[in-house]
Amino acid sequence: MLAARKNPKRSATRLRDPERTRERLLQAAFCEIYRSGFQSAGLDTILASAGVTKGALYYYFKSKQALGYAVVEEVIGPDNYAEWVRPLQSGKDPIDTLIGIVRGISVRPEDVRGGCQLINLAQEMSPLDAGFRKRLAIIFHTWREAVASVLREGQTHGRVRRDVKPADAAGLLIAMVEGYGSLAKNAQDPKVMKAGIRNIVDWLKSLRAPGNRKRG
Amino acid sequence: MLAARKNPKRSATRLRDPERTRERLLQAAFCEIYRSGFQSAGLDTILASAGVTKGALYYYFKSKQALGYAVVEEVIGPDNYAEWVRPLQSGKDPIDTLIGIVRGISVRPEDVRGGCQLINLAQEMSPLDAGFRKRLAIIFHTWREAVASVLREGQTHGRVRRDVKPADAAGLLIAMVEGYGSLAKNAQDPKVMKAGIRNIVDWLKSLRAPGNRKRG
DNA sequence: CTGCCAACATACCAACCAGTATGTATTTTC
DNA sequence: GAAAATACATACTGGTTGGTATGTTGGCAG
Repeated sequence: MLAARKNPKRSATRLRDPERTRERLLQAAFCEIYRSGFQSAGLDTILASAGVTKGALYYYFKSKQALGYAVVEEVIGPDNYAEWVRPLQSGKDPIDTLIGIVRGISVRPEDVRGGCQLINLAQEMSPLDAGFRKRLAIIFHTWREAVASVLREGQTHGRVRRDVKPADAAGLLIAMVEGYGSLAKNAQDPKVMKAGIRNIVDWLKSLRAPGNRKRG
Repeated sequence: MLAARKNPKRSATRLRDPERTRERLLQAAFCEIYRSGFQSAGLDTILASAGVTKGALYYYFKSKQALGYAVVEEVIGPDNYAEWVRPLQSGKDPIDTLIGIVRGISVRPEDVRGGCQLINLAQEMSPLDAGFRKRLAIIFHTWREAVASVLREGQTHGRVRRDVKPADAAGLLIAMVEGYGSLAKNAQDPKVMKAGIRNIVDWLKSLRAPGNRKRG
């Protein structure tokens, strides 16, 4: 009976719920960091937003830094994976998929104003904290590799131009996305992001192998 | 005698020198902000680095915010102007000039690690402080307009492809530069910036009008 | 029923930080 | 050369911050 006594039927009226408390902390920290950056995000504000107290925070995380690391690994990483990596595994035409993802980037004013959380943290913490830097670098690497590999595969299927260097193109795509994100964040104007998306999409189209053109 | 009594012959042994003190404060603030961001830059650290005391700081600036604004207007703005706008006024082939500027971007490890001060501040302060945002937006606008106008002029001289939209191309160029800057800052690796520069240069070359190709 | 431990809550602290009040030495003005 | 204004230096403060030490409560094992 090795599986016995697992998941001990969570009572609905449970007053303390460890998993939820931790999750709430992560989400609240994510939001506060998104708002004002990691260094300027106050613990008290995070705690108020999460609806818990310092005791809970320091029960689950040994420091503010550890909380930040967890946000990177458990929130920002998975978010980026869901938005960029998973869709690329659909097996469809890589350029079509990439265009779809880029067109799907949010242009809602509040998202444009906030920018991309990944680049926000990378910008702020990379030179200051090696732990942040490495964890964020892993996300960038995963992202880049996912794009590069799908482009490589696209080349073998004759869908992507042969003279395109997958790793370079992937890096350029990410640089464009993040660069426009920053410009739009400063401009606080969805139009800037929309124009950026159009330009990126046009560039993506230019990667198609001849004879594999689509309309639109 | 309307011009009398101007520039009252500064004595060489002057103990107090208002202009220098202010300048030192600006430079020290610039460096500290470059290091740790505006919010996390401590006044005491700035003062120690400038070699003056709080009295001097609050004599010239009414608040830390005002000091930050001055750094944007009097240091970051002119820096960007000198690096991007002035070279474009040489009257030479615009693409050549742009390639020269991009190739001239520093790839020294310490510069790569620190990133671009303009984007650093824009990322950090745009959503938080309208005063910063507007001042930085002006710099971005000047930058973009300078590139766009030189591309437009290049089109009339047959040096730039007619199907290029100057404003869009200028925005894309800036997004690429800043995007790669951020990626390299996170990677802390000059190779990333060097690869970025190559890709940007390749893209710039693709803007040349047919029949106006150069080698290299 | 009881002890025990996980899961928090509360109260507190030392460090830091922007800003100020005040003092003072140097120039400039008359 | 005295008064006034400039150009700072020093000492201090009130508020905030990350972190800790300790208290409390719910739930489960025995």
